Amino acid sequence: MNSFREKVYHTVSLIPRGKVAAYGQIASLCGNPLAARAVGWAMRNAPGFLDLPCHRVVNKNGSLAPDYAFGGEQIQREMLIDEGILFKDNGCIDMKSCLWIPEDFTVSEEQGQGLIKK
DNA sequence: CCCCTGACTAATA
DNA sequence: GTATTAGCCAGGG
Repeated sequence: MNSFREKVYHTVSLIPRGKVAAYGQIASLCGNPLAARAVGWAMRNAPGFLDLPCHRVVNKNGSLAPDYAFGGEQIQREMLIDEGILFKDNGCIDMKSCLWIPEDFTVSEEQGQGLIKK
């Protein structure tokens, strides 16, 4: 089954530790840049055995998913901090430094940071 | 086939 | 900064 959600799961599984991706970004990588909601749907219906780092998938504005997603934004925030994600004082993610860049992510890994861009 | 829901996003006020 | 509207896609009834 090569449905949209298969791609979503695969893409999400590629998110490196210390980085975060937006729903719309995942959708774009799957070929449907306007399917951000479908991505959220896929996450909600994601089988547990896939072990997807869905806590690394956040809203584009830097906010975290609703409470019912991970049992509380507080939980998700701690998980992300534990993985090296930087947060602002207001509790929002520092997208500027932690946003995953698929096209440069391999290079970024070599550099150790994700601020390198072409 | 039609209608509804949803872990989204962008634009607007 | 927040609230609201509208558009988008994939399932389920």
